[in-house]
Amino acid sequence: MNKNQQPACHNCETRHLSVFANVSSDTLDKISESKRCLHFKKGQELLHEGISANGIYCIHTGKLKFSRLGTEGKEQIIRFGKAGDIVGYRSILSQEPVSANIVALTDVDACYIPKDIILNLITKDGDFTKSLLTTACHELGEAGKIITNLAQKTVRERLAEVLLILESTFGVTEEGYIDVTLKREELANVVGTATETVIRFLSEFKSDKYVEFKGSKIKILNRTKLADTGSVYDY
Amino acid sequence: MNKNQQPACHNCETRHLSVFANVSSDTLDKISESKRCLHFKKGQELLHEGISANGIYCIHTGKLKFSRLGTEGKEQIIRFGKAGDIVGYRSILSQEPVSANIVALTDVDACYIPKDIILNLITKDGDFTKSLLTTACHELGEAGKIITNLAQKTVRERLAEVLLILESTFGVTEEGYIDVTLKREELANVVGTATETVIRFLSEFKSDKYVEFKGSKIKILNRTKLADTGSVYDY
DNA sequence: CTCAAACTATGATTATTGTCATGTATATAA
DNA sequence: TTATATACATGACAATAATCATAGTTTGAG
Repeated sequence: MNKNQQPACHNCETRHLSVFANVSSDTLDKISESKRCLHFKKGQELLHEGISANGIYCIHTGKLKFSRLGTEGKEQIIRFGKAGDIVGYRSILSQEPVSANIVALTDVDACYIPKDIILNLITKDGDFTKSLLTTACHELGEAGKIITNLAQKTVRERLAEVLLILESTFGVTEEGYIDVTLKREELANVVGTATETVIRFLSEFKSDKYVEFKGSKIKILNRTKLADTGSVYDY
Repeated sequence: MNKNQQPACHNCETRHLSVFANVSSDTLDKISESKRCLHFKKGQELLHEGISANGIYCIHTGKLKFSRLGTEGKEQIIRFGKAGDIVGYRSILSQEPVSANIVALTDVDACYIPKDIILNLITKDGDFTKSLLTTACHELGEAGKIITNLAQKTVRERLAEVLLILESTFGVTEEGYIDVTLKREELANVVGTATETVIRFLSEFKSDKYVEFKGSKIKILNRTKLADTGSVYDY
């Protein structure tokens, strides 16, 4: 434990999955000293669209959604977050307001690291900065994929693909269900369609034995067929 | 002129619009020495989806489109580029293949800067790296906007918005026409729709006196109405 | 445990957009 | 200039998904 009575970053297992994997021991000390460990309950908001961020969150455990408000206030889910991800860095680095609402999908443990520590790190630690750049550039590539899919695929295709993406992002439970629980409405807000439409296609996929449900948990039974349905070629 | 008989970066006007605006004189020398000035004719490809980039292009003059191939090989235009932009950095920094086809929409003058110079700059020049990060993070924010619009707006709305975006990105000619020439098909590939649908809505906008055409040049006559049509509130 | 609220499901209808067909205009090369 | 390809335009029709209506089901607060 460091002086502010919080677990030290040195011992953080999750760190090795994050952009902080290779920062020097000295730097780690500095972060450890100034960070604050926080807990968010399911449904709580870490950051809100339009505000200006004063630090970043390093996610220790839990799952997040990133969403924007579109026309008529409708939620659009842009992407997801999980352990090892950092949140809020985009706003700090582009010197723009936060561009998404970031909400806990489960209980979340996260460390808050003040802006100036991060900006300082960037000017001093080339490896860290490169790691950040890698992250941002990777996400940019993913965004391009999403744009292409939204523009060109049908709702049915997109839904099939989203199920596969969710499974590969969050993995499965012991029983084989996708390890994240989204409401039909949220699924619709990822795919960019109406809730009823999601329900209809899910029912269809169920009849076809591509998936099965247990409450709001979804299990994929036939990845190949689903990939086919979603015109997913790089699966 | 430096030893390889090319204009020196020091004197480059465009540089001040770019991520190289504030690099040190020393660094500028290094770049000047290793860069190569290239010319691309309209329609030529600077980078191709899937290859691995060995350097970046710094655009001196001209206009570009960034596109990806979607389902059934259909082009999806992701974004545009112009003087001052750098191209290919995403691939180098995420250590992934190039994720878009980058094609000249006009004749383009660009400087090619080898990968190792850039990577070296990143480890040494904090300001440069920060500038790169700012660029990437800004683009990420823009991508989020595009995703939300594609998912939630109708084709009609998206077309109206794209016209406004094109005008603000590329400006207008002396006669007031949007200073970039895209085929109807390309407009469709930005909006994510069929060519015929673009033609139909453009005709409608013309009847409504929101726009007028001259060949394939488009002039916006009523920005307010068009913004309204596109549900664009932050115009 | 019970009830209300929230979520899931399904049918009927309508709106939007895609596809196919066909014709015209414009640009380009021989 | 003429031929030929390419781009633009419009109508008819089909497919897809949104909206509205209604009902069943699950969940969680008290």
